[in-house]
Amino acid sequence: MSSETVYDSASGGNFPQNEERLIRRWREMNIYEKSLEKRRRRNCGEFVFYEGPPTANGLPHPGHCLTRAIKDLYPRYKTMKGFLCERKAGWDTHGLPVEVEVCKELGIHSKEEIEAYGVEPFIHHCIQNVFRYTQQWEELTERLGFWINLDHAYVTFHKSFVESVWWALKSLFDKGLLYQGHKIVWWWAQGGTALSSGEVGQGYRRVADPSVFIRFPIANSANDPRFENVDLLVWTTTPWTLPSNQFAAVNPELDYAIVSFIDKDGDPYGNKVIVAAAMAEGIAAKLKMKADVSETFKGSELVGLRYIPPYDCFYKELGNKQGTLREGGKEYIAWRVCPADFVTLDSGTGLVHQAPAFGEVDFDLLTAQKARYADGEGPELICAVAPNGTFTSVMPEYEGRWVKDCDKEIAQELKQRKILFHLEQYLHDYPFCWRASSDPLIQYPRKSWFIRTTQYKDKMLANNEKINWMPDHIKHGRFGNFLETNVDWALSRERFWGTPLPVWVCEETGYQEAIGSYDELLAKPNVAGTDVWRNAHDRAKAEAGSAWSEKDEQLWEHLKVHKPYIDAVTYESPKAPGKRMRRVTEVIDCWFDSGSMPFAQTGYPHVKGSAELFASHHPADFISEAIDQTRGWFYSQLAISTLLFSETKEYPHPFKNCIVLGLMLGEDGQKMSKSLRNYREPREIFDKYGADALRWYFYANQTPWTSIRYSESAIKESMPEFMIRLWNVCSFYDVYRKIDGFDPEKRIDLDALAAAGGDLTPAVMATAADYRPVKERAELDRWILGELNDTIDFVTEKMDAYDHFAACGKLIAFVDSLSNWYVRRSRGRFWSGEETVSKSDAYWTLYESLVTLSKLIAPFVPYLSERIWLMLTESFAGAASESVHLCDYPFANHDVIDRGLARRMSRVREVVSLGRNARMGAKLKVRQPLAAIQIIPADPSVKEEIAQYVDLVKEELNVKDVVFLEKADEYISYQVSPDLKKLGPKLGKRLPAVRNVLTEADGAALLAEMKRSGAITVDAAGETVQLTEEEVLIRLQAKEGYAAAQGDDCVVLLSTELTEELLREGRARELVRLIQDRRKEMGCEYTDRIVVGIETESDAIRAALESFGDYIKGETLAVKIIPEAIEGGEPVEAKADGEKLTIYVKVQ
RNA sequence: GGGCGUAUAGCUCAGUUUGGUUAGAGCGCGUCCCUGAUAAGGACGAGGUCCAUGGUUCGAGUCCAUGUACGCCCA
Repeated sequence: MSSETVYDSASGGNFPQNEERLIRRWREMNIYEKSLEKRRRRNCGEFVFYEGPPTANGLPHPGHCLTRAIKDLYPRYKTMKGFLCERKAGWDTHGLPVEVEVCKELGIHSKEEIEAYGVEPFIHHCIQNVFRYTQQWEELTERLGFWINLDHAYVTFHKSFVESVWWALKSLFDKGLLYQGHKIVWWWAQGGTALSSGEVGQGYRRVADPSVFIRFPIANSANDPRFENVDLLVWTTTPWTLPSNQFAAVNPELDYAIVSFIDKDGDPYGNKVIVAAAMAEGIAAKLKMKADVSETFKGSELVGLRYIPPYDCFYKELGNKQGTLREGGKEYIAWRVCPADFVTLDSGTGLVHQAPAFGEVDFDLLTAQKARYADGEGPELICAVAPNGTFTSVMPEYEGRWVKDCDKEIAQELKQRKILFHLEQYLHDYPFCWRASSDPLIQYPRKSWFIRTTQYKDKMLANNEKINWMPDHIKHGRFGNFLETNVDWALSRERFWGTPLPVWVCEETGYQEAIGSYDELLAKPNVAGTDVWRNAHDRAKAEAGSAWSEKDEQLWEHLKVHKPYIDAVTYESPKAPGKRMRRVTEVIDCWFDSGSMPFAQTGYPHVKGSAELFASHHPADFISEAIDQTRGWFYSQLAISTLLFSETKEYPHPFKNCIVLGLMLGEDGQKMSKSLRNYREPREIFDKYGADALRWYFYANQTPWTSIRYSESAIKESMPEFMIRLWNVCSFYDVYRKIDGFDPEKRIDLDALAAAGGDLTPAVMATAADYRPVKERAELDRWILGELNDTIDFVTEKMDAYDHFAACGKLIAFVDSLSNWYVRRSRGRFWSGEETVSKSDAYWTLYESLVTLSKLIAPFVPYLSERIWLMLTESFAGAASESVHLCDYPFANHDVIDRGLARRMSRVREVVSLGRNARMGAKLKVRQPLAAIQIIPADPSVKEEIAQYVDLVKEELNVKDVVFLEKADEYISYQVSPDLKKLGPKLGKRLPAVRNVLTEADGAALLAEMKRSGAITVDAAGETVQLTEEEVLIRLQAKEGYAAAQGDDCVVLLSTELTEELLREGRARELVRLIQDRRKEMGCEYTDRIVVGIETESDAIRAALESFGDYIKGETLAVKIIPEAIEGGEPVEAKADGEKLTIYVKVQ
């Protein structure tokens, strides 16, 4: 492919097409790999990046483009800054979402159905499913320009990855950090499976449940006469949980009362009860009774009271059991009042029935209580319900019946036993199974494996403290808070497609062992069951016949460590001769997979060489994901790393810098969703505007943590001010250097270029004979090169601080300066026919600006920058680097930065802007020349600075003269005001008074005083205050009635009188424009010479032609202009300055 | 219910050096200008009680408190 077709300036700015070409070029020339190789050769330091593996079970959408764009930016930048940044892709392949997708395909739902279908074929479907989407992701990744090594991606289901995870789990197990316990889950009893929170969220419906108020008679009132014949009053909407009651909870901070409810006959309604004081009236209202409060006290006084639960199925055996407390003494294990913060006054009675088997907070309370006792002496979980949702034999009268069906009868029974205080219907939202909508879910305890993260809470917090979070509120906000409230990680999942939990249990003794790798497993005594995998493998191979490939072989290798094959592998128990060790059935939470990625991506520690890789690639310098990963990948990484490596590694690990991205919303501001169709496919954007446009929009339009509302028009709109404007400058350069034969390749010493590694630095350019030192060039050249170097500094500083948004703002400003000031002001020099020093200076200045800029923007817009680079270096016959991405990031040359010049130029631009403003006010278009402008400076230095640029101002504003007015009281007034920042600390409370005096005083008089005595004396609130020149600000105000405009530094005043001469010139300019329009319409080449005929009745036009004929000819490349029709020229009617004429233009 | 975040022009968003005088940009709108680099570009204008209330301060978009609305995460 020739470089001609690569940048193809002739085809205009078709960005997408260009990008497709460059993708092919990069691929064919292996540019990404070369960019790494170059740094390896130089022994560069490493910049470590971790790719958070996307879940490959869905198609990528624009939100993924955002993360991938950010992830690409910094590695590219750091690579150009001279770091080696390997980027290993990864895929998160395990988990419920994959199973759900496969179930959809197979038309099955429950765990039973999967088992009936067969775990083995099911797993094979899962693997297929994962591969199918990976391809779409790879296409998107490449198209976006995300450079990452996809060929050697880590994959969470691969054997080496799984074995790393096993190693981690075994380490935790051996440290006693992996344990088995109970977890309360939302349980679909009919289907026999737990549901994920996402699934539960889908199934909420508003239903009416019985709401019962129950009496718990106090059992140990003898200790306190106040509680004699008093009942606790508790409330629940799940009567079926009452047999499994273990505690009653109160809030120790709230006020409680002993209340006697009095019916309408004046009789007490049973025993007095204890309720939260604030609830008494409400309860009385329900009963249509009166509440008679006899005593109130804090909830803390209730703590420890024992009561008789409504059912004695457990109480009869355990009611009098006591356990030894850790802090000494004994306490009854259950059926007593416990303190709990979660008790509120929102509903109920302020006393909460606790059935730890059926509620997460209840369970936490049990756990907390248990912790108070010596090991084995505390309360154990009690549960009267079987996993299928029916009562067990401990409740003979209800045994075998679905618990929810028993609610009514339980209420009846309690009523007969006079324990039921009140019954009503309660409307609330309750979850049902999303695939069997008539089945209510229940909370239910399941055996589960946990990681004891709570033991490392302080270390996780210390680790977190060292991480650079962006935005920084994440550290102590969302993430820090989450760590503060850390609970043990519920690791296990009763599912099929995931990393199998590597714990083997003795079938006889229950003795457990964790296994760290497949080989370790095989080395166990008397291993059996590996034939299950072997046979399946052989069968598959035989079926495939000649279609069997190396890839199939690898895949089967990975399958060894998965269900169902791994489940079949058993070995002899070391604790019971002849008995087997069998794996537990669970797989693990796939967040543990992705969180293990820092070491598992290289197969640490089993794979050869992984130890070295891990040592040099841990921690990461940089990661980035969206904020939804706070409790996901950010946490799982931090937790795993802290638990495994705290003893050996310094904080922070496993990452140092993390940009937390905002969520991307759909076009309607809602969460992006396939079903709502509220976003466009990334593909469409790539085809229409290109990947650079999308990337630039992400980088430059908002801080990265702002949630972005996806908007096609916003992407489109972000293009002109940067990409298109820059491209226009490039085509300007390209057009004219072709006309003028500006050929850097013939001027630069190509050997020097080659010696610089093809990197076209200013030093290399300086080898050209006509490349003059910047100091010798014109102001404008020095100015733009100063801006360029200032931009390099600024962008580098910001990028080093991970602030690409600020960097982009500076780049936009530079491109604006380059296009709208440098090129515009320099056009004359490029157009000039002669070869002058000024002209070659202009070319070199523009060339250097564009070359440097292409490198500067390369990490942001890799395609556009490459295209510009290739355009600028196409003729270098291989001496220049074949890609801008192989160049080093530019370094600023501080000698070129001239702050004074920058300030002067910005003042001049301000004056010009004011001049245009004044013209607008006077309705005098710029094409009409004016005699003069007057500039009234606020400060003598302003005059000095602008005076150097009068020619520029004249040309820009189309005026014949620039005059500075010193004394201009006629046109303007002065306003003197205090410099608040300086005077605030000095004057304090007197400031407003001083300010008022200054505002009301005559500004001109104050100025005169200042000039005379060097200070102003002000009487404020009876005190005299002296103000120096530095402590006040002077503002000019143009008076009414003049064509004037005021800025910070000066006022610009227009001479509006028009002489005949000026009018004539104005008309001539009008004619130039008309002729230029014709040239453009006719499609003339830039160099075509033309002949022009102008027919008109107007004397004014004729006069203009007469006086300014040469000028017009020069501007329009006209060989001659005649006052009549031109043969072969098309007549075009036009109007100039209101005068009619007919124009003929013909190419000579 | 808890935690976190956000609230600035019609829309999308900035707001710097830890509070300072006239709060910015892009788009849109209006009035124009310029155009042989242009998927163009430029100027000017209208449009803001910086969510509300209270506090600190000589001075608050900015700091503090409370509230409201929205979003996210969790329960």
